[in-house]
Amino acid sequence: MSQQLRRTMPLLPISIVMQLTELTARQIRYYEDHDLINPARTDGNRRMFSLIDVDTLLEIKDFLEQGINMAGIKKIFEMKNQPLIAEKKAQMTDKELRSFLRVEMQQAGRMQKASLRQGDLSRFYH
DNA sequence: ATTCTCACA
DNA sequence: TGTGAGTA
Repeated sequence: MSQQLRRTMPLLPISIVMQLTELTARQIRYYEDHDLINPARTDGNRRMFSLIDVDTLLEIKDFLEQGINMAGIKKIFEMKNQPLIAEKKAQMTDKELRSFLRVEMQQAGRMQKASLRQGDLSRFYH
């Protein structure tokens, strides 16, 4: 069985995830409503979380503790699934890629301090 | 015993 | 986000 499959396999009930993340059930469900996580549903409509879900929740918790609001977190996850970046990287030469990655990290660092707090990432994804 | 949805003295 | 109600 592949590792990817293991990580996406729905195994944990919300009670366990609560202890693992120290988030309330209310919060966990709230983040699901906002499409930050996608727990599988089982038998009687109960949520089953994968290791990736737990990972994501821990990231969310981290951002939250750093003062980033839901709007900002949403945008962070949105750009995370932006195929544009992947395509762009594929076309770039190694040299260009290194340069791009360096700038990307610098901006990410700055944004986390200011822009993100206001939920403003507009200048990052144009 | 647990989790779910819905709603707000 | 908390929390209680009424279920499944």
